[in-house]
Amino acid sequence: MAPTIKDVAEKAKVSTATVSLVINDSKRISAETKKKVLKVIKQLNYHPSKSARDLVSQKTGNIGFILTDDHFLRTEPFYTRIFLGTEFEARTGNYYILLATIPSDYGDKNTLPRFILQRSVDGIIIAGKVPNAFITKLQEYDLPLVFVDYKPEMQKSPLVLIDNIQGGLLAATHLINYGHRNIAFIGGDISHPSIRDRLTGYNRALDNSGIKQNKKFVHTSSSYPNRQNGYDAAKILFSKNKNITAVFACNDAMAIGVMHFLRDNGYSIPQDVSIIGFDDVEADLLIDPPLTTIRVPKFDLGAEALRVIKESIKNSNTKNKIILVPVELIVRESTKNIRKK
Amino acid sequence: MAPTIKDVAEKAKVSTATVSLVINDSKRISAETKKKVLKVIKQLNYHPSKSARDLVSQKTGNIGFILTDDHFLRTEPFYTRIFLGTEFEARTGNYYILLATIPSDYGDKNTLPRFILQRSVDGIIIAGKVPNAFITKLQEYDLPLVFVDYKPEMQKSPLVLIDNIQGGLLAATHLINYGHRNIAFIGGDISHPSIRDRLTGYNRALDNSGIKQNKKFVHTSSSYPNRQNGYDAAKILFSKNKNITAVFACNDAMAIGVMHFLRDNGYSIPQDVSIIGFDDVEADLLIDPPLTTIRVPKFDLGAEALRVIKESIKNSNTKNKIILVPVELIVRESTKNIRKK
DNA sequence: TCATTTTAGTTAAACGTTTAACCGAGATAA
DNA sequence: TTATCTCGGTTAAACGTTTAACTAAAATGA
Repeated sequence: MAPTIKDVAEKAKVSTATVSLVINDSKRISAETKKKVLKVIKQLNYHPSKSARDLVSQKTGNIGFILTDDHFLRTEPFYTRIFLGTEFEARTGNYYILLATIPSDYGDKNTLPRFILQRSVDGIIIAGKVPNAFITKLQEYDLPLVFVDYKPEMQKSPLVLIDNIQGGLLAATHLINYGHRNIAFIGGDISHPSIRDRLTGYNRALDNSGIKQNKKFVHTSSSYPNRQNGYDAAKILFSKNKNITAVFACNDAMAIGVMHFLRDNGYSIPQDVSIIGFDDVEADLLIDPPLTTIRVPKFDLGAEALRVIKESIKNSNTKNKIILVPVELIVRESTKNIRKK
Repeated sequence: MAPTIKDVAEKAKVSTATVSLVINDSKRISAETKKKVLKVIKQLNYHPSKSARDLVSQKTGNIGFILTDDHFLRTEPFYTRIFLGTEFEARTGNYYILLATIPSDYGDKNTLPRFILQRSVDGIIIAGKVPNAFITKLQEYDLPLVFVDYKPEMQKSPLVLIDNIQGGLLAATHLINYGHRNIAFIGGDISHPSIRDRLTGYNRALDNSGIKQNKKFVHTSSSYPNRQNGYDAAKILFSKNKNITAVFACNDAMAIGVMHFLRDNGYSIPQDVSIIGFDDVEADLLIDPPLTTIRVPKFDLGAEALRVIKESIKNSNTKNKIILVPVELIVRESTKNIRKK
């Protein structure tokens, strides 16, 4: 069996309290005793048991990470990247991450993740959209919470969000800087906050440059922003408008769909039409031409969330902190400068 | 504060021992008392504290997952997929997964992951190659171990491995079935067991079909099996052999490199040369033509590892279990049937 | 009928820490 | 000189469970 604090105490001829005080670096211990105890600790290769510590300290050293099961299983590894970012950050800290998924149709009859009921986490990171019923039930246990990439309606908790407005601004400004004026926006469900924000950024960029907003250039729909719907959206948009020279798609999947449509219809990219996406997924580099996009640092989102929850655990007065994680313009080959030299 | 077993006991007018026995479904309790206690438990929404349980039971309900930091940070998410597979499987079980990375140059001066020293895991999954120094140090704590995608030299532990021989056989057989006879093998470091096994499978397929093995068709080198080295290998191979009609690359990265070389040199795929890879990475679907390959179920590897370690914890006599996880042939468009109809 | 076994529960120790309360000895202050 | 404070430690309770050992009552057996 592994040595306990008692073994150390006996061998060092002090009380277990003294050993504990040494471990926890109390000033109540003389340099001499401290040295002696430390020596025995090293000799025995003693390490305090986490279970015992957890019990008496009423802390756990664990952080829960919760997302819906379909977010976890999505082929595009958006939320799992966030999770890995949290894990990454946790490696060097003093917390372990416990993962749980909840059904995306979580209702009143559903139970909470085990680690909440059993009190084995000190705080919780919630990634992506989760059902309100879940949040409501969660509130009874007043655990520190932080939401990543989702802004719940009611709950007052720290938020770690992508700076979508800035991203939209960056994307549209890039196109404008390249001399484009007839710039289309292709988005999915406009009621989704991140898509709405990206559109806001787009509009703001046009305003900044004195370009008039043109409703006909903006296509949104309630459908899911995937490749197919990007394709379809482009079909509609280009059948009605012949003068579009650039497209800002609300994510890379749609951008790739747009690209396919244009390719299928004899446009060449970026010669005839420039395209910029949003996300920075692996596929961007593998298509031809590689897609210019706005990089969303998923890994960083997860890492940042951990930092925030750790702070929340320390000082509980960080309730309404909002962290906007900056995005980055990645210029590749799907956008072309059409200014005359 | 959350209710404790004491609260339940008082309210139900029994001892805490009785409550505990009820929770743990002992037969020593009458149906009547059991019902009464259960009712109070529900009323108070009582759930036993994991910390307390862990301490007294000398179990932790946690499994450690260890890999080297560079495996964790690799762009190609091979090992992180395995990790996510383990997490996936763990969601429905009674274990939590604690992640730790070790330096890939782990030496004697390095320390072991915190969860080992603090005894907060009941068993450990080790993914990918890890330094021997690490394994040696690990052995002092006799924790149940299982290795995934790596066969350590000494350590006797259960293994969860990819069935590489079967995969090589599958790949080469597919090409043979498509009428190819001059089939090249492009691999990286042949001393790496998985690459060696894939080559073995390839050879076995040739033997099975009575095709003579041709050394000139096999190219291996000690370099890392990435895209660039695939490109270079193809250059060498095709400059010396004009009659190759199909290539089996030891992984998809190399296969894509091969494809690029052939493209750059006027070959068209699969008309002139068929190509098959190994892994099934996301990129396969995005290149043109989509790559035929052998799918390695990374997720399943991780899930299987968890099952094995759980069993190892129960019965410690599973030391030399070896699980070969089957792979799957995924036919896409980079291979062509050249048999005459 | 009385000894024995079974049943259904209780008591109390144990798991390995932390920490409030205590204590004796030496230093300081009045 | 004596009261008070500081220093460096110890004692013992507490955290919330599980479980071995115990017990009283009921059932069984001869």
